[in-house]
Amino acid sequence: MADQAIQIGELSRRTGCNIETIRYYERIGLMPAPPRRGRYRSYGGEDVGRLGFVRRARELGFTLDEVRALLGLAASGQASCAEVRDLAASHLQDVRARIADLKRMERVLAGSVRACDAGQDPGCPLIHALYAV
Amino acid sequence: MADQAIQIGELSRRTGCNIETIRYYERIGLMPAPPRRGRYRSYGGEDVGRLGFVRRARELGFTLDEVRALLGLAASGQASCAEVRDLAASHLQDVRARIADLKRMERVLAGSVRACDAGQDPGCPLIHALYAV
DNA sequence: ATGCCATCTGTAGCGACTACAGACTCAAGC
DNA sequence: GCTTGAGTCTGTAGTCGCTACAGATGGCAT
Repeated sequence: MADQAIQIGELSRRTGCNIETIRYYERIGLMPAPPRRGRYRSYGGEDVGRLGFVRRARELGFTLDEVRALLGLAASGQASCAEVRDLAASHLQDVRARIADLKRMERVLAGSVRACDAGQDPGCPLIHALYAV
Repeated sequence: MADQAIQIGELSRRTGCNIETIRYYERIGLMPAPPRRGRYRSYGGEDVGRLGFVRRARELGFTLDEVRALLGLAASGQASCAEVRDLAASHLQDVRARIADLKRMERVLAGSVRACDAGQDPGCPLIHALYAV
């Protein structure tokens, strides 16, 4: 069986999640408090799965609260697919809004850098842009 | 003259910057501590300009440390244009990297939502994607 | 016995604000 | 003169998602 007990360091290695972060997730109730072998936390295969889930959801930009919700929905079987979809769709809107924001920044910055390189402006084009809109 | 003394509320209104944030900027030394009229902070036209500068730089995504640097360079005259350009160019790289990150998220999310809408998968496609990569 | 690494708990720090509580100042209305 | 209300003051603590310690144990190899 692949389900032998591992320590926190091994869990960290398998999931790519920092040890301090794992303990943090436990503290805030995102990961369950595992049994102890002596004083050391003892994890099993389920924990590797759950933590991997958390990490991938985080990589998609879900907040920890959203991850918590996703975990709940994942546990509640397939009836919840619509709810998962809605959560994802609303998060997708967030992501798109942030992309739009960043693209606006990008345009302005790129324009200023170009103006700087052109060197027409008597002062500094970016400073100029920041001082008066 | 447009340089009459205004209170913090008016400064807030003119710059669109939260009152608490203005005091925060003063605490961390980004804005100078203004003179007082009685106990109340008394600002002038320069402060409106400086705070506007800060706010616009923040809108372009510069960190407060970068803003501090930009303020220093802005004060030091036009010799510093090259330095400003470098700061902006390096920040532009950051912004582009973040856009790339978000676009990756967007692709995955949009794909999952689509898969959900298609409804082929027996389980939930997003949950599925999160559980196994 | 001695190293040495891993793990433990608990606390504080980051960035950039934001949100109070509880005191005060000031001008206007009655 | 007295009250009311809006504005301002200081100081502290909370947010999010970690990250970084300090200082104490645990367990194994030499």
